[in-house]
Amino acid sequence: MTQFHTSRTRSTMREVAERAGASIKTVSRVINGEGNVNPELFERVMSAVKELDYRPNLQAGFLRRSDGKTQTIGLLVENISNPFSSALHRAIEDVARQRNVIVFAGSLDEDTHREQELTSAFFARRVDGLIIVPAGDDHAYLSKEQGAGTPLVFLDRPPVNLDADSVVATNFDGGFAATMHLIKHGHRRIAYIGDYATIYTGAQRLAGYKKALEVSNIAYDAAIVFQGSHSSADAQATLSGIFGGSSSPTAIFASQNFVTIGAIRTLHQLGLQGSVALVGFDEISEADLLAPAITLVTQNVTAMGESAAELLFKRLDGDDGDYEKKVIPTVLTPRGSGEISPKY
Amino acid sequence: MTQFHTSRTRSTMREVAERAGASIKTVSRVINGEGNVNPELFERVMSAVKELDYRPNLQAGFLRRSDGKTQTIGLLVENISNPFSSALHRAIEDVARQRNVIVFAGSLDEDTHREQELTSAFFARRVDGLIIVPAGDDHAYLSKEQGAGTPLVFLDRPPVNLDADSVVATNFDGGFAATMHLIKHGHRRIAYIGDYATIYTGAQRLAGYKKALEVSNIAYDAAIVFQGSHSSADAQATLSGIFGGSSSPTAIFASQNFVTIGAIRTLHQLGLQGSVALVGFDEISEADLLAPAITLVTQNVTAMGESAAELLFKRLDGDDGDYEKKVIPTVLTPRGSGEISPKY
DNA sequence: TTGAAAGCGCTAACAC
DNA sequence: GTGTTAGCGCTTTCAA
Repeated sequence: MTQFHTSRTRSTMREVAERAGASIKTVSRVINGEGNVNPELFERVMSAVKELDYRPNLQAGFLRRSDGKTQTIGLLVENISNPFSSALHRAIEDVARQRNVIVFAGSLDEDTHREQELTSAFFARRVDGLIIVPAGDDHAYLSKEQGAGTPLVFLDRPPVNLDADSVVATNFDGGFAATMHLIKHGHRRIAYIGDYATIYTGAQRLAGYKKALEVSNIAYDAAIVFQGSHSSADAQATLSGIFGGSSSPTAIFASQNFVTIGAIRTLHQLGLQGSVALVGFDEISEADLLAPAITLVTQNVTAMGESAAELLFKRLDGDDGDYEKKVIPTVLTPRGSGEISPKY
Repeated sequence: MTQFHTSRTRSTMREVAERAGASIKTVSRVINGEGNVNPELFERVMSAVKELDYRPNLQAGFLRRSDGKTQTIGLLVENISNPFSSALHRAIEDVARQRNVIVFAGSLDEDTHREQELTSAFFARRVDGLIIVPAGDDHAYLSKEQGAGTPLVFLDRPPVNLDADSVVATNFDGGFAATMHLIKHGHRRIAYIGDYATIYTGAQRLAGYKKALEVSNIAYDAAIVFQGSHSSADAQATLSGIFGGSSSPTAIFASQNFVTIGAIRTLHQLGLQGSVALVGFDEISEADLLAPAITLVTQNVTAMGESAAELLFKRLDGDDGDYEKKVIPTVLTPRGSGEISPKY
């Protein structure tokens, strides 16, 4: 015996009204706490609600309600199971919760087509606003929805061909700091490994890397710059062959969490973790437990998520000032792997 | 200048109909791909849709549609940013995506009250079904909603005072296997550390631990059984004082991911990682990189999420067979930390 | 303080 | 093929 044999229909406001001997409008007043209802009537309505297990249909109300709010927002991230994405999600949920707003979330997997599909699915359900870590590199298609009154906040990566609010980290500065840190420890041959070249954050971090070489009078060598690794396995495959030669790198700057893990695995496998320096980007939960512990540049992910949500709700509250671009600083934490000096 | 200055109203099906010189019903036919529309009229409607940037309002359609489906499901987990929860989320999203269903997600933080709040918020938005990793220990309050036709799937933990579909792992077996593994390596003084005692999975794992002691003729000693650690910091605080005495444990069974990390930290801090054995529960992403590498009992989280989603959609497709309880096996992977023999 | 009527944007039922 | 009408469950407007 399952629930489906006992399937009943859900009760409506009209049924509550009939049972309570009141008008539907009076029930609406009670449900929405509008006041100005005779205490006795109020009680009759409440009893009917209990007896019928009445649950208001928010969707129906939204159709007629003047503010047109569904108390729902959408969140699009790279991959909901990536720790970076899920930390953003949690921070946003916590802000939304305070306003009785619930969150739709979806993964884009760096797929432009998927981005358009999912934004469309969210708009069809009339989300009040959207926070997006975009996969695509052209957001002009969102301008009509934006014009129709749905606020958009771009998170981690800025919009392209569209004006909108955004929250980003200091990716360039972080890449610069990571590379300078290695240079200060004596390295002049530093490999770079990163995600797909098309991703904004990676490009910024790489630019920071280049700038650090430049100000230190070290020639940029494309032979030790590797882009296109999206998983730790990718990174491992890429890095495992680059050591051993006379001009192998003495240090690595790994520009993203999974890539950093791949770099760690490679060094451990080759027994080089004590001789090749490594600075990673993004949080890694057990960075302090490894030997050596991993020196990382990290973002304040919670602050990023919170800022994005607050920006969105400010718009929903009616703020129509200029678009804002919030920049959240990154921090380098030395732990060991980044302080290894080159062995010649 | 922001989007809010240009705020326009959204166009409706009626407006599209007027512009195309067709009836609203014809537009509906075109939008929903019902066919039986004159090609020329079809084209006129499509043009009008483009020109007005018309986007159908799914919520409005749902109100009248006979199947009453919102193409939306809800997911409640312990904490959306916990890797276990977010892996479940991703597996569920992937199944839902194939059916054009999108997912609301929320964190319960082991809070019974929050569970009721969030289920209520989801039902108010008329989710088609709900997958829940419950925080509470009484789910009778869900029976009316279940009776009204919203399928419920309990994930990771079974329902209490309610009949419903569920998907759980072999927690008892996993706890038994972990403990037997340590016993086989010569340990007779094995500490247990786990999450809140009220959590079903932890209780099952602890029962497996007890059973392993029992079949091995080892007396249960409550002095080395610790429940109530919800974070790695909690676990560290609990464990840091238990070593050094003449009867200190020679091994630890850590019954959850954060707790395992706390145990690792403690052993490293005390320099005991090479002499005290450790078996953990749940996946830890860099378990293989630590020294020693960590022996873990893991669940197939993706299979758990997929099974739950498939069970839910089977119900939504009309299956009204008996409630199912799917059980997903756990696996112990020896990596080093669990194979340390006791030093006397 | 209460209620009747209209209508949100759409689909269902039934014409033609 | 195409259109008309009613109505999903609720809020709004306006009258009493």
